[in-house]
Amino acid sequence: MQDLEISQVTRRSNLPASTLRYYEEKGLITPSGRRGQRRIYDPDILDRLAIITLGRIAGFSLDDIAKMFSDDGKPDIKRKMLHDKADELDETIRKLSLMSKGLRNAANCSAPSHMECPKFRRLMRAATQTLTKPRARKSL
Amino acid sequence: MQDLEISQVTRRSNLPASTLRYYEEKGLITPSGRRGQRRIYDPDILDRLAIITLGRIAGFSLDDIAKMFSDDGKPDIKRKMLHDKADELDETIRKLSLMSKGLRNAANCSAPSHMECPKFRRLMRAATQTLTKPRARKSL
DNA sequence: CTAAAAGTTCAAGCCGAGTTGAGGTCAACA
DNA sequence: TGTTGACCTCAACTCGGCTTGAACTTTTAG
Repeated sequence: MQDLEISQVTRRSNLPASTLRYYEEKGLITPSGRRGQRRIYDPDILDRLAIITLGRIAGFSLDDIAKMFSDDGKPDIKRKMLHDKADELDETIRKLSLMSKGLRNAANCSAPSHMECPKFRRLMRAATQTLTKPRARKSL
Repeated sequence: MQDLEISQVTRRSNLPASTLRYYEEKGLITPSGRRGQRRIYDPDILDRLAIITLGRIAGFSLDDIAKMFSDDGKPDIKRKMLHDKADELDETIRKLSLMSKGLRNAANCSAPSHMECPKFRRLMRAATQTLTKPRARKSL
C-alpha cells in the first residue's frame, strides 16, 4: 500500500499528528482521502510538509506559506510574490550573517562585559540600520 | 541634555514605548533613572535595543537574548553559549539560502503548478534533511 | 493659570501556532 | 468477546510577545 496513515506521516515528517490536523484545518495540506474515519495521505505530502517546515524556519507565517501554494489567478502575481519573499529572505540572511559574526566576535572579545564590546556594538548598529520585519518563533 | 526621554528613544529605536516598558519588565533594559516619575535613558540604550532587535530578527527569544547579556558567573559558559547561538544561526542561514534559491527557482519555473516544480521539490527535501529549531515570528 | 501633551501603572486582551483533554469510533488480535 | 491502541472531533488551553485601555500624574506652552 502506497498511501500513508497519519502515524507514518508523523514519523517521516517529524511533525505531531495534532500539527498535521491543524495544517489541514488551515488549508495547507489535504489528505488524499479517508479510510473509514482515518485520514490517508499520498506520499507527496512529505514534500509539501518539507516545504512548509522550511518556510516556517525561514520565518514565514502559515498564511504566507498558504499564499505561496495557492493558484491565485494571475501566475504573474505569484511569481512576483515568490520573488518578493526571496528578497525578504535575502535581507534577513544578510542580517543573520552580521548577527552570527557579531556573536562570534563577542565570544572572542576580551572586553570586560562582552556585550559591550565596541567592535560588537559597531556591528550591531550597522546591522539594524535597515529596519525589517523579524518574526517571533517557537521551537519546532 | 545627554539623557533621553522615552519619546526620544522610541523615535530613535523605532520601538513603541509600550515595548520599551515591556522589555524593562522582562529585565532586558533598565532606564538610567527617573526624572520625577518619568524614565530617562542613557544613549547607550540605543545600542542595546539594536542588539535586541537584531536578536529578534535572528529568531532568538527575549529570554535567550537576556541570557546573552547576563554575566552569569563563568564567562566561559557565556562564550560557549554565544558560539552555540552563532552555530545555530549559521545553520538557519544555510536553510534560508536554500529557501531563497528555491523560491526564485519556483518563480522562474514554468511547471504548471509552480510549487510542484520538481526542481523546487528536490531543493526543499534536501533542505529539510537536518531538522532544526525554527522560530515563529511576528512583524515588528 | 490652565489645558493639552506626554508620561505612568496595572490588568486585560490579542494573535499565531500549536497542544491538550474529554469523550467517541473502529479494527484487530488473543 | 472484549480490550487495546490508533485514530477521530471539538473546544479549551498555553505561550511568547506585545498592545490596549482606564484612570491618574506631571510637564510645558500659551
